[in-house]
Amino acid sequence: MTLKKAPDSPSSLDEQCCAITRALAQIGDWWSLMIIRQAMHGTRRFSDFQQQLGIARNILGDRLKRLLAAEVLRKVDVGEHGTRFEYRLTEKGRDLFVVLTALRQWGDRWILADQPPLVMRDRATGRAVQPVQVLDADGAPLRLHQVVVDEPSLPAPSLPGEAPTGTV
Amino acid sequence: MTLKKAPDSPSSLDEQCCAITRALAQIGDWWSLMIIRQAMHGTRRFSDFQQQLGIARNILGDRLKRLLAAEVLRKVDVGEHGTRFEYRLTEKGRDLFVVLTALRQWGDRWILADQPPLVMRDRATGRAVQPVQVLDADGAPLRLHQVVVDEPSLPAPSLPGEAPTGTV
DNA sequence: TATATCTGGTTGTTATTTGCAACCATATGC
DNA sequence: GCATATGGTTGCAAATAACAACCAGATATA
Repeated sequence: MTLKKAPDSPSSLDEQCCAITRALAQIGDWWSLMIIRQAMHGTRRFSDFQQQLGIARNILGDRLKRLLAAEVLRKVDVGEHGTRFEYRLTEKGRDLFVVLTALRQWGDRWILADQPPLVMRDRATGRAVQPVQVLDADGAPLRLHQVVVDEPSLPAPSLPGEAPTGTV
Repeated sequence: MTLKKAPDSPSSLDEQCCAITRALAQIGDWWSLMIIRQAMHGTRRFSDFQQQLGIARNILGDRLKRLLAAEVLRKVDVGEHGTRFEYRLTEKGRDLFVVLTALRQWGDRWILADQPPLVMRDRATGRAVQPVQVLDADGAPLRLHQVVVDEPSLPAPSLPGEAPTGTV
């Protein structure tokens, strides 16, 4: 993973259409996602990230720098006299909560593990959160093959997951 | 990104608690996610993935192999006489729809681009899908700081995004 | 039949990235 | 003054990725 695509020819769907590409360019690598996950668990300090994740310090430094540049984290000076820092999630970073939650639920659903799934609860009511879904305007769950994307002045290539067997 | 964590010491939250780690081990790198995205757009053939993504062929081969092993894709022989193959999403793969949708919405919301956001619509009604959210049992949206995780026999470390300023 | 082409790869060969360890600099504690 | 903790940076060996060339079976074309 290069984190920056070789920008030789922005192919039709690649750079052009998709915010997924842009999103992955900012947070789409293993360590960045692990750092964000850890930050959502409350970790804030360089040393704590390093110990909890077992990441090399130079890589951690690099990723933190990237996440600061992307404004997913911000660096706060918490030194009583000036040499303690904390890396905290910004609003943009916190907004990844739904992405990581969807990813975790997917892992719990599809990847067997000795451990039971991590149950997440509403702090106020104590009730478990729902599975994250894509919902239509009425709140009904939508599956991949039920959606189409706006593609102005094109025959609107749908998003089939499993459809005809024909060529291409 | 190594795709497999150096498993020296499974630190408290790392391998132990989190399906995110397991999920990322299967699909958590740039190219795997791009391939899955492309597959959701209808791409199925080796050459088509290669051209549309601009990925090196050996890397594509490696990632397809991984995704087959993870049962995110399955390989279908569509050769009229035996030499055409298609890589199609499995149910497990299609279930990543919500993850990629959440990621794309995040990118559209937070990363400026010349292009307008890609609007996704219910194929049946033509109405735009809702933003993906984490919902409580009553269907009300939950934010990061409103949830806690079950941590049996532990003081239930919450998931604060931005809380006290104290040390550690 | 001979040749060319298309699909679906594999095998090198470099260039980049990672992980490890050592080092540095400031601030504080003993 | 000396040791320790925090928050990094710098070198270096090893693993990965990107690029290009090659290969093999099946059609397609002459």
